Amino acid sequence: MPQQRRYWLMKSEPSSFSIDDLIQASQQTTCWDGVRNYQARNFMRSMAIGDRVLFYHSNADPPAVVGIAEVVRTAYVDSTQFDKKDHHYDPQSDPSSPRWDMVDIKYIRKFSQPVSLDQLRKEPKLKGMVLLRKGSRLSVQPVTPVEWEYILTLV
DNA sequence: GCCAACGTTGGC
DNA sequence: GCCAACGTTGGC
Repeated sequence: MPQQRRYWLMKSEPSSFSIDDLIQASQQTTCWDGVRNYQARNFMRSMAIGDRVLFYHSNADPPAVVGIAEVVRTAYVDSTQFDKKDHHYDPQSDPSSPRWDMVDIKYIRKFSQPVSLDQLRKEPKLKGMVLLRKGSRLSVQPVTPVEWEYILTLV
């Protein structure tokens, strides 16, 4: 039986990497480096090729889901953890067993209208979303199929 | 720029 | 193993 496609949400600050940057990237694909949170990393490790991703702009005006991408490469070592000059350098990561992974995602779609955080909060059906939980800061998080379908009806 | 919420670190 | 201190996230 084929693996069921799964759904995720990934946050990015548009001032550092926006959905437009993804559109302009070579092959419209980017590696998702810089994740330094174990829970987020573990979610990335469980991603499969073909999984779908809501692209979310955090620290934006307004914060919003702005489009869709798909996973095109499963988890592999994030080399920035060993780069002393990189902002995400992690001196505690042992090269013989690297701590941090990344995945590659590819652009699929940009919404004509972003679906704002405010709008998401107003939807009773989305009450359980990880994104909407108080204090939730996870930059990589799962989205249920029901949430996914419903969000697409809001676009 | 503020600050609440959270994760991590390190002294004990 | 506890927990205070610290750094970060991210909405406002």
